[in-house]
Amino acid sequence: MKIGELARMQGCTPETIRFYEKAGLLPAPVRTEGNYRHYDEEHVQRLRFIRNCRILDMSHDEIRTLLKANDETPDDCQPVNRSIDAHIAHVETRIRELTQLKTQLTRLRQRCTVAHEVKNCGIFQALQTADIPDPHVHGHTHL
Amino acid sequence: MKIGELARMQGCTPETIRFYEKAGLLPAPVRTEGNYRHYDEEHVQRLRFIRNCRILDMSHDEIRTLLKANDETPDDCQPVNRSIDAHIAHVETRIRELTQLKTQLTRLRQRCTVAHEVKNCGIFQALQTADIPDPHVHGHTHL
DNA sequence: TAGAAACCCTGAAGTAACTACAGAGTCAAG
DNA sequence: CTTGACTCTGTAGTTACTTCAGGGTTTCTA
Repeated sequence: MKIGELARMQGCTPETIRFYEKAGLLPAPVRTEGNYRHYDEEHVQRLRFIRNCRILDMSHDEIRTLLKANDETPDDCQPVNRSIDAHIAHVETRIRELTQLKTQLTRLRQRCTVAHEVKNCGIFQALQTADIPDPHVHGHTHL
Repeated sequence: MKIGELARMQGCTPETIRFYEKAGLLPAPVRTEGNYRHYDEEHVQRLRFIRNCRILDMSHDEIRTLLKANDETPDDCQPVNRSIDAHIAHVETRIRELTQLKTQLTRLRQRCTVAHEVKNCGIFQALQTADIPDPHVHGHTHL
C-alpha cells in the first residue's frame, strides 16, 4: 500500500510516517518504479506499535528501547518491563508535579475574587514577590 | 547590575535572560560603555514576575497576556483572573489525561509479570493490536 | 487521449522554551 | 601585562512533529 493509505489506517499523516522513517523508528520500505514508498503488513504492525506507544506518551527513545529489546533480545522481556515501569514512574512524577501546581494556582487565584485595579490585585502582588516555591525539577519526565 | 548577577538572583542563566529579551518578555536594558547590559530594580521585578509565572508552568503567551494586562488596562484585573482560570483549567485537563494514561499503563504492565520470551509477552502483544484507546487530544494544554 | 485533480517526493523552516556552543571582546586582579 | 572571569552575538541542538515550496506521478474524467 501507499503512504497515504497507511497513514489513514493508523490515524496519522504521511508526513509523520516519513518522519518516523528518518528518525529510525520505521524501516525504509521498498520503492515503486515512480519512487513511491510501498508498505506491507510488517510495516503496518510496526507503525501500529509505534503509534500505540505514542498514545501512551512514550518518547522516541523509549520506543527505540522497546523495539531494540524485541529485535536483539527476543528471549527476555525483562528490559521491556523495566522500560514500562520507568515510564509509569515518569507519569506518576508528572501527576504529582501538576497536582502541586494546581494547589499553588488555586491559592493564588483566591487572592483576587473581585474586579479592581491591577496594581492592587493580590495575584499581581504575589507574582512580584519572591516566595513562590518551585515544586518541580523539570526535565526528568519528558511529559 | 550585570547580567550574571541578575541571573544568580533569580536562579537562571544569562542565556535565559537574553532569551527573554529576544522573546519580548523582558525590556532591553541600557548598555555600558563596553556594551554590557546594565539592569536596575525594575528589571529585577519584571524578571521575578516572569520566573514566577514559569514556575507555575505558564507559557510565554500566557505571561505576555498578564504583562499586557498590567501595562494596558491597569484599572481592571478581570483579564488577569480569566487568564489564571484558563491556566488552572489547562493543568486540570493535563492531570486528567495523565491519570487516564497511568491506568492504561498499569493495565498494560499487568499483562506481564514474569520473565519470558518477548514474542510471548502480553505487553508486546497488546502494543501490536489496534485496541489501545487514545485518551487525550494533545495540543490544548502546552503542559 | 489530454488535462486536471489527487497523490507522492525531497528538503528546509517553523513550533516552545530554552541550552549549548563558537569565536570574539571587556574587565578586574595579581 | 597577562590571566581568568565575565560578557557579547549568532548559530545550532533539543522533541515530535507540522507546514511549506517546488517539484514529479498516477488516476480520474471528459
